[in-house]
Amino acid sequence: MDKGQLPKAYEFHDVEARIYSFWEETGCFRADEQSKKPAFSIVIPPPNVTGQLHMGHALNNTLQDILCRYKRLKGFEVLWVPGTDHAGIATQNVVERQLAQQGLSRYDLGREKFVEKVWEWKAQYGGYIIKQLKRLGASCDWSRERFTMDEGLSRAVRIVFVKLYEEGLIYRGTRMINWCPRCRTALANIEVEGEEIPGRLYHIRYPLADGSGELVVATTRPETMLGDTAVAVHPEDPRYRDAVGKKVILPLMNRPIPVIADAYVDREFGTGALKVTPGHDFNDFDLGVKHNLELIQVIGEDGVMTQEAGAYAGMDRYECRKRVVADLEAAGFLVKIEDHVHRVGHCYRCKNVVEPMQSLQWFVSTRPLAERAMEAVRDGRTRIVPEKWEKDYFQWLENIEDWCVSRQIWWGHRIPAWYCADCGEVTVAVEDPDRCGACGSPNLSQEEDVLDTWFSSALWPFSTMGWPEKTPELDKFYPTSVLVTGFDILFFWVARMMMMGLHFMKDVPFRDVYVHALVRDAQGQKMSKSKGNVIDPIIMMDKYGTDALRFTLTAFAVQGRDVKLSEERIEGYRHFVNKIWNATRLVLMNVEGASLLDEIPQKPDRLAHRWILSRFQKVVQEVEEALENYHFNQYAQSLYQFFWHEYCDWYLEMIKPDLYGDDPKARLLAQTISVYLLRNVLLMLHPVMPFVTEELWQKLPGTQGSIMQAAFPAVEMGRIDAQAEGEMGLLTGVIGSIRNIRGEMNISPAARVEVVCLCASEKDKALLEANDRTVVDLARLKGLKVALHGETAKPRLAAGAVVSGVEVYVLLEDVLDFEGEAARLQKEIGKLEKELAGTSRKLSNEDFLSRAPGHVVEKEREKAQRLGEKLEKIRHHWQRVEELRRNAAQSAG
RNA sequence: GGGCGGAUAGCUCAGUUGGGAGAGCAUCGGCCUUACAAGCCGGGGGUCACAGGUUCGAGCCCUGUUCCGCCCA
Repeated sequence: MDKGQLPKAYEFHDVEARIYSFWEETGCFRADEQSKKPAFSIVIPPPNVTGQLHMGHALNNTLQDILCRYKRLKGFEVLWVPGTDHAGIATQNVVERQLAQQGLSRYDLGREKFVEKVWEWKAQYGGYIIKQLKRLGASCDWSRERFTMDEGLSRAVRIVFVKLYEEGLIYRGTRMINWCPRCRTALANIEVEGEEIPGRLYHIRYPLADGSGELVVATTRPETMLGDTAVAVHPEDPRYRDAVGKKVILPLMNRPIPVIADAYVDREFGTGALKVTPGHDFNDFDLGVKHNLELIQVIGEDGVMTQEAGAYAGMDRYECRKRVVADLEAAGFLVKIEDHVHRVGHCYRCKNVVEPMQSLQWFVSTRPLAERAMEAVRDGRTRIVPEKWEKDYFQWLENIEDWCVSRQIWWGHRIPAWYCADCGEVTVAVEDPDRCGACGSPNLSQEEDVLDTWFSSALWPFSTMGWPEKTPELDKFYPTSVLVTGFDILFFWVARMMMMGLHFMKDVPFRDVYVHALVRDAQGQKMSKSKGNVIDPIIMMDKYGTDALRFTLTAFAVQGRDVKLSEERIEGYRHFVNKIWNATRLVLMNVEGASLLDEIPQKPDRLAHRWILSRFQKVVQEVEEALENYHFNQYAQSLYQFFWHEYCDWYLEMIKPDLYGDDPKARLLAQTISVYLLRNVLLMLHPVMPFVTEELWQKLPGTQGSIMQAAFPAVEMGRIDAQAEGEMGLLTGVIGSIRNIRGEMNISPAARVEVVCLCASEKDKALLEANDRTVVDLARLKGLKVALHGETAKPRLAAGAVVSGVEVYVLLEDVLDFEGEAARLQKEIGKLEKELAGTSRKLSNEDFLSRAPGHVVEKEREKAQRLGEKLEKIRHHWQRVEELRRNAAQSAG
């Protein structure tokens, strides 16, 4: 690639595509499991194979990519394992919807044909999100891309299932589970989202069988009354003491059911009498077991009322609710209906209301596994960052319930269990058996259900590295260094990987878990298609470039707070990309053909060099510290501040005379150092802005190959130069004060003015004299005169300021606006007086003097003195201006 | 009902052992100064939600209140 030439603007479209192929072709992303370098590894949270890249993915993968690219530059052997998840229910839904358009259901095709169709669909569209990840710049080792239904991973799933079964940690049993009537499958408890919705509380009369009265129950789900098998009251509730042990007649069904007493009943809720439906409610189910109640299933798996619902059989559950209420009212059983907000469980995939029901399913006994998962975090083998998430992690694991892992769908890992038609025994095996393990009969049929997708995801950190084989990858890269993920899957995924990793690898799956926030819109609302507030990362990359999008997400990735994103912010950070481009352009224009110095002198004679080199060291430290601690926003902001406001605004402006000038030594030094810094800033920016930094890197002199193969800058403590930073403070202060006067006095930038600086010390005087060219250029002066106090008379017709003891006078001669200057000084005096008053108050406080630490008091004294001196000088100048103002007013009048 | 987090400039947010309230964007004023108008220079703008407490000193620590968000039942 050509060195030293840069188009006027950054054309990111061409550059991004070209550079990504370059990286792939040169094998920059490939991890070497034989490498002697220290290992750094990450497994990607596998996106759904059906998925489209959204902002959550963009944030998640940008952060991972930053860590991977940073660690490569720091000399680590980096493995980032990519891949996708088969997303059982979601993917099946997509293909079923497609079939529905042709008027077909999956049952029309049959299992085998349907699964084939899904594979076809996957082959056609499944790689889409991978392409999008590449577009984002993700530096994954694509040669190791995995899919949860790969042969190897499927085998791992089988082995894990069989092993857990043999260990008694997987069992099949009849339990209450959550059922999604839309997806027609059981769900794990955490796959149900409770959502508050406005509903109604129906008060229904249940007459006592002996005619001695009635009980009124309150329910939000009147249709379930058809399956009631008891009414429960609190044993100490005086209202119902007499009814306990009696029977009531269930309205509409005319079935006698018992009145039972149980302390579970909340006396405050409703009427204090609870209808009990063990078939369709978790709590009622427990009551039913405890009181030996009959369980009647009135709602079927399709959400339609069963034969048990009598006259209501065949009705949809919501239709049935309406009919039941109408019938109750007609028969005089309905007391009243109240508005009532309550929580209702929804399927996390399809958002339909789930139905609790009893069902025969496969479960994982999670308690023993959970114990070790907690242990590992407690003793620090795995660290969760930010720490506050540990609490949620522990709380969930402490209250964990058995995990329902069977799903009544077709797309997924079919459970490796076979039922014998002859003896009824179950054979669970890794290899498909041809005979029953119990009786030897060949009449076997495999379990129809598949496993929860999260079952295979839980194995991801080791299954992707070749487990159960003992692979060099596992040796080198397990446990992984860090898992980067959103808090929404802390339980679904992270906790389960911990359990499986510890059980099967005998070690944690990752050292750190970095939990990042959700991406929301500018108003803090969750992005969703229905709200129409989705910002599509692909569109943003098209409009502003990938680097701008990545930098924006990073700059807003503050620990513990959601990322509120708007297009304006991305647009804003595009300006930063542009700034980098143009600064590089400036430097390149001025170094063409130069043979730069091999080394940078320890103490360059120009202040600007010493200062920027000192600042640079501190920024390297800041950046490292930020990245090592996952303070991504700080990482982005340190570099933004340094590059734009120090390197560009001050340093480059200060060395322009050297770059343009004809002093060959000064020129070479400025060329060398500006290039050196640029190279290193690009290196530090590379993890977050991979494309533009690679493009510019290759244009810079002194670079070879890809920026990805270079080394991160090392901190050189010896270059930290407090004196240079202090001197620079005075210099920028003086320039700033002149600019301030120009701005406030409305002096045209074109007008060159004369400035006199009166210094309190020889040191300050020497400093300003040595850097007079800088002051003249950056403050746009005609000339600068530097003198000691008392050496020259104070200028009369001038606007003035005081900076660190230096009196700065901008000579305005006949154009001085006395009114304006007097007002400006008044404002300044007011500020100083206020500040001084605060300091004086402290210093006159005996308690402060006696109790505050010495250095704090000393600092306050210095401040008071500094302010006092400054105030005196400004006041003095103001008096002189006032005098002029009055004289002018007189002569005018 | 239980738990957690948040409230700082118009907006979005930093603020790491308690000791001079900051940034970006927006806004206002002035500039096409030969890297960049996607830019440069300058200005204005905050009772740090409220009420107490601890302390010489509180945005920061403690207690309570209000509002917002999330998780769990």
